[in-house]
Amino acid sequence: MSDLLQRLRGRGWRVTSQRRVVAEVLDGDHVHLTADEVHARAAQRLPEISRATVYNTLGELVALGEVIEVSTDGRAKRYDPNAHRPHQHLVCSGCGAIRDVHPTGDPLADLPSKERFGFTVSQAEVTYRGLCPSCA
Amino acid sequence: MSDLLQRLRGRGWRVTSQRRVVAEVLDGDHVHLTADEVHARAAQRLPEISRATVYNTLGELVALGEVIEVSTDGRAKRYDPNAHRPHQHLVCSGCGAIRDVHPTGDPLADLPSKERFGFTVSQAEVTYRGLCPSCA
DNA sequence: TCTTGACCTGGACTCTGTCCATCGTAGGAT
DNA sequence: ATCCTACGATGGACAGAGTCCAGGTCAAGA
Repeated sequence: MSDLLQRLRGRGWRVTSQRRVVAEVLDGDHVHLTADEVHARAAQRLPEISRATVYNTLGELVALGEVIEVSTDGRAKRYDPNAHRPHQHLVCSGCGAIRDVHPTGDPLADLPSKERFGFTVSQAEVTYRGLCPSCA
Repeated sequence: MSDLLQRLRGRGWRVTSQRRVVAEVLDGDHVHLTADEVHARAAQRLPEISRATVYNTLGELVALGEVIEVSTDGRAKRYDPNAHRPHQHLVCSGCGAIRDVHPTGDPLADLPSKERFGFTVSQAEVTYRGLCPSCA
């Protein structure tokens, strides 16, 4: 994601210190942080950054397709910086840990047209659930 | 779901008017209501029913496996009374409409053990997204 | 009918996210 | 290098979804 800021600048994004810090936080560990976690980590480097800015910036990154929004539990949305490699998610029902996984096959192909009810289906998200080694 | 109350009584559930009304609301149209929608419909029959009771009852029905919790948009959770027939969901990105669908194949089989990271994987939820005929 | 513990109520509270008026500043123009 | 200005940041109020709790109520067995 090191060239992310370049790409965004090319799209007319004004690069501010706040946006840079948010991008750096996402670029750090490849984990799935909530907006408030992103805010907390960003605030370590830029103490005055506001929650609203973090929410705005994350929303823009999602709209630009640089980050994926994941909501696996109906609680806070999580933000996945791994947007350029298609993948699905494996979630621990015990502790909530999330891993990126790469199933074989294409779930879209498994939905017959009779089951599409006239919808233009464009995407299939799969959430695998189970227990991680520590919780089992 | 007509025998739902019988099954629940058999499991030691105390059948109250509130629980009966919530079960009847879910049994009505086979749509995917939010908790507040369930509360609104329940309140038409039993005006004093409280939100807390609706939340509690829905949570109990989910824990007992009689109802499935669906969160397709990171907003309010929705409750799906069609718990006894395995299915997935097709969501309209425009208006949020939800349909039950029955894909072929088993997504669990598409997750190789190398991609399981030691998890005991028990379930795969698929959310298909696209545009419904009216929104397209 | 009585008793009792499970259940219900309403309101306060938390968490997540959005909105808005105002202030600040990135970056092009000079 | 400096100035301008529109875009972005701020923070506090607000809203929606859900949880918690103390106290009152009632289903169902004795």
